[in-house]
Amino acid sequence: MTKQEQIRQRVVQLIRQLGVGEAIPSERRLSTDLGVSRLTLRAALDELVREGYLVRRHGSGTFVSEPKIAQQLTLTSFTEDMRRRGMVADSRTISLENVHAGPQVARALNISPADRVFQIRRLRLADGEPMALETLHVPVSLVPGLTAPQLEHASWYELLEDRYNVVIASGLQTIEPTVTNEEESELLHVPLHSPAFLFERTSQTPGGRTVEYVRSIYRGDRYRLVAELSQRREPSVTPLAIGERG
Amino acid sequence: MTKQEQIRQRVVQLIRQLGVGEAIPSERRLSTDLGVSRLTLRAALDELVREGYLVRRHGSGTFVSEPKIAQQLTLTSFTEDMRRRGMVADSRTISLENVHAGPQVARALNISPADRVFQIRRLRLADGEPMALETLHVPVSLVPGLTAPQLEHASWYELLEDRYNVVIASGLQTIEPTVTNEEESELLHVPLHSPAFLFERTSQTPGGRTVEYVRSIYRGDRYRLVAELSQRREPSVTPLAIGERG
DNA sequence: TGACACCAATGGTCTTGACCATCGGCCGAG
DNA sequence: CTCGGCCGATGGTCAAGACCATTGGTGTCA
Repeated sequence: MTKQEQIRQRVVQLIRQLGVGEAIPSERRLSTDLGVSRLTLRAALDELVREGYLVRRHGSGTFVSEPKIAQQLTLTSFTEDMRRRGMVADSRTISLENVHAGPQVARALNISPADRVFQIRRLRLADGEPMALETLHVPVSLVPGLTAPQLEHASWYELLEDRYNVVIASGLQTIEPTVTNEEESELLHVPLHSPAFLFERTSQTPGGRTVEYVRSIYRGDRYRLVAELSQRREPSVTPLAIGERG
Repeated sequence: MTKQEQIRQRVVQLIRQLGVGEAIPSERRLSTDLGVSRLTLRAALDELVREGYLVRRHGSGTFVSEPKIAQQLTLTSFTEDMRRRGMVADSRTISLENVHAGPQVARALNISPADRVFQIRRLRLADGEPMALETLHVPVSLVPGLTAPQLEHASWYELLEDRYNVVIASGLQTIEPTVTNEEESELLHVPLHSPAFLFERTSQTPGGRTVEYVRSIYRGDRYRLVAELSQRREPSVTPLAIGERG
């Protein structure tokens, strides 16, 4: 058994003795206490962080996280997702309108149907090729003065955080199969009624306020999800990400 | 951008110039060529290995792997999945045949096309309603004497483990959108060309032998995937679960 | 009393250097 | 010619140390 595995077990035992949210000793402290280098200690912690047992907070400490009962999946933003593949992510804003929320969007955003929202339609491109069509709804009150050019080359989430001081804390995304309609087919350059993924996502602030409601159509011929089953005996957690057709 | 991220991109570019199965330069060579320490180089490679771009072979080298690109997600069996929702899972075996593997199945199972496999088609029911159509391929040599009645009321994986002493250690599943054909539509009680999920899964023993190749069509109108995003700034990790239409 | 600046502690990253474990080819013995 | 052992190259692991970036408290100054 490698030292890293031994350390992992020691730390897991430590975690079990602590409650959710409690901090484990600092890395420097732990590494000396357990008699290993900080590097080895960090390698063990890295694994536990990836599996969701621990959460790191820069400048603060490392904390025991919520037990993530079943499964896990990593979602990255479209921009980051593409960048990691060495592809150039880009987006073209098709429209930006200030409209009434209406019943469906109001329910998703948990606001009044009469409230105003920006409805933004964007085409997401990878290496210049259309990959997804995204319709974003966000309350006007949260991002007053939002304009199309701001969206062009900055990440939407960076824009939210830097300019409007809005931080996303959690979200829920559903994925279902669908087929493209006329408009979607044309924008995505696929035949009518092509299989596609429909992603719907809402995101919340730490205070629980819903910031956005996003509806995305992803080309089924270029995008697929890959699930890796790892049969770990323990609380069976697993990493995850979104992939593209090979 | 951190050095590790820069290195990662450099290596990704390198990978693109190589074919599947080709070796990348050794770690020591790469680290000096790229002007970083071996540890930093390894950290970048580690990530690419985790994501499936590269395969390491101790004493031999590091090789470009099949482009299974990216990500992972944890899955439960249909039976367990339904049980978690408080629904009654059942299955109807439509056919069980002893056939030659053929090229596609042989490749998935990593056996010879002439080898014999059981091809089992099952309709998966939840509370009596058809939810998915599953086509299962498993080498006859692994489960000699398998009969249809055995499949009716026991979990397939329990049967494997208890009766045939075959344990599943890992697996890979891809998910893509599709539409139903005539046969699928009829069996699933949905209109022709209805949106559906196509799941393809292979499962391996701890020894690396592929046990099964499963191709499943899930009704898109009754099944959806739910991904719960829990915050996390950069590495943007996310818990996930599999759900059904609310 | 309040706001601001500072600073210690923490996690994040990276380097240099070392030794172990495994693989596969080379070369010598038979 | 064949077999077997040796050895170089590779990946696997670990140490000790250094510096950066962020956080959060503390102390000072207005």
